[in-house]
Amino acid sequence: MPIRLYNTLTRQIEEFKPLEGNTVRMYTCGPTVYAYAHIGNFRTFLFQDVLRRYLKYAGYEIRHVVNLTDVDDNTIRNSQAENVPLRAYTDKYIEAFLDDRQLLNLEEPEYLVRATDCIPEMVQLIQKLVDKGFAYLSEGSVYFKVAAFPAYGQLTHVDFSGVRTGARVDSDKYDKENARDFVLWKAAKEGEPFWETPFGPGRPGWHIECSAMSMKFLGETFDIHSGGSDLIFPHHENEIAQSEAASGKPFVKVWMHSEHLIVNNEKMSKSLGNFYTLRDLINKGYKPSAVRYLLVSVPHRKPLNFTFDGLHQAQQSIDRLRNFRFRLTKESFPAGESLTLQNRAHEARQKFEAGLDDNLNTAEALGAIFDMVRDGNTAMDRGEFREGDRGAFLDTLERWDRIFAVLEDDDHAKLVKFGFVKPSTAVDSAPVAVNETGNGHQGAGLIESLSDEEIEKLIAERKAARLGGNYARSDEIRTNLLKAGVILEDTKAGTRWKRK
RNA sequence: GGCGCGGUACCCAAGUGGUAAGGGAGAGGUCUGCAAAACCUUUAUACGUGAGUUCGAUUCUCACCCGCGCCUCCA
Repeated sequence: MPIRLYNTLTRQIEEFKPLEGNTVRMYTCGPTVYAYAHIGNFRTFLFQDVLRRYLKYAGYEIRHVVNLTDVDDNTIRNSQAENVPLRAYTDKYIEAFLDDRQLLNLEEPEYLVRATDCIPEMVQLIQKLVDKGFAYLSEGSVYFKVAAFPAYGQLTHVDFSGVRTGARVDSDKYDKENARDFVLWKAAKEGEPFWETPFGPGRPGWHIECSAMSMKFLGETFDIHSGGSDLIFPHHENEIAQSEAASGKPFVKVWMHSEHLIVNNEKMSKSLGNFYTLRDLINKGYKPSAVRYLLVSVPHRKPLNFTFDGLHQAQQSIDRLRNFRFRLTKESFPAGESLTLQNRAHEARQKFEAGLDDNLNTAEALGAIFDMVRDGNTAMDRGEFREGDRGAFLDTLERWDRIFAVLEDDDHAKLVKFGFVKPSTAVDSAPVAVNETGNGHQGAGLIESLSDEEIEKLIAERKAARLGGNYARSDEIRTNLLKAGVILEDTKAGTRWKRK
């Protein structure tokens, strides 16, 4: 089945096929790096990650550009407030963004580019627009002349031609000919960073960077452009206008937008202050994989209501999946194989692929994999599972996880890597970090932690104690480990441990 | 006002013109030195409200109610 995607431009689900060859060229509006990105932002980045992962899964080559807006009112204001050069200020948040991406298992795009590294391309593009009569200079700034581009409004599906102009917007603030006109290049202000250009010193407007950067790396026409639904207007509408006016060609084939994250019936946003960053959630004891799972579990065109209960549920769901994989790899089964069972695994694979084919319906893909998990478990419990059946189930699971990327139990390792957790050595003195979260769930307490080696050592000791009938010692070790945030499970395949 | 998204069990959430996936929670059970965990089973005469089309609608049409977003910076 071909992949079908909902296109905001046509308002229809369309069969996807790359414009040229086997390569998908896609562009993503990245963050403005003046603060930590919040998980609402990451919902969009995660949706894009699922998109690119599934396109790869389907056999396409990906050429993906993500921009970093490192010059705008906010970055300038904040860097000046801290008395730091703009570049140094934004470096900090770019680094944080990259860390968060790794924590959330976001694949690295082929091009991750700072806006300020593409100023010449922007200037060129603006010059072209001026030359072609789509832009005009005024008081040192350059504006796009919306009236010169009749197709304006095609993405928003609004006819702007009859809209009154100048009445509502304070048109005297700028010297624009028309209130709808938007700025391509802003004249330099006293004390602000600027670049020298043929139209005078200044800095780029918000929209031009995305046109210039996408065209630089992907060409004048490319396959997919995506972002949050709040970017449809004016940002993406303006991008289309600028790009198509300059090139005379269609800009983008498929526009994809994700709905917002909702908190207490409001959009999560920086301006409302109702946001959580990944750091916030990690510090409350939640695992990055749970955040990824939650944000990816609801198809991108539906609003997603963020709650701590939801995060907790996500964590439980991942555990169920990981538990199944543990059984699958560690338990021993009788020799032989069961074609019926293996067919179940193949069916599950087809079903999850069919779900993702359908405009990335992640919920359906999730359902398919859980069906398989239940059937697999049942077969194991009944003794019907055979050694030869492992492969089929593992294969489906592995394929599924190429998209979802939550099965690897590496949260702890990542938290250590990024400095959220300090390794500790003393078992009995390890503090019990109980973090109450908003919903009363007990946080994982990942403040300090034992190393894997130390845990394994204690488990070996406990095993010996149990074999010798010394249950007092065995239980003591179990209790101490639990206090240190490590849960032991005695399974048929031996003692298994995991971190809370 | 314009444009868009949504209203499915206690919570989250798929889906279909022919009678409701999946996850969490709850309940029951299996396993176990104990415990925990795990696993299994189970939980919607019902899909915002009212009409209409139909042999039949949660799924189509119309109206209405409610929540959210965009229309200004915003993923």
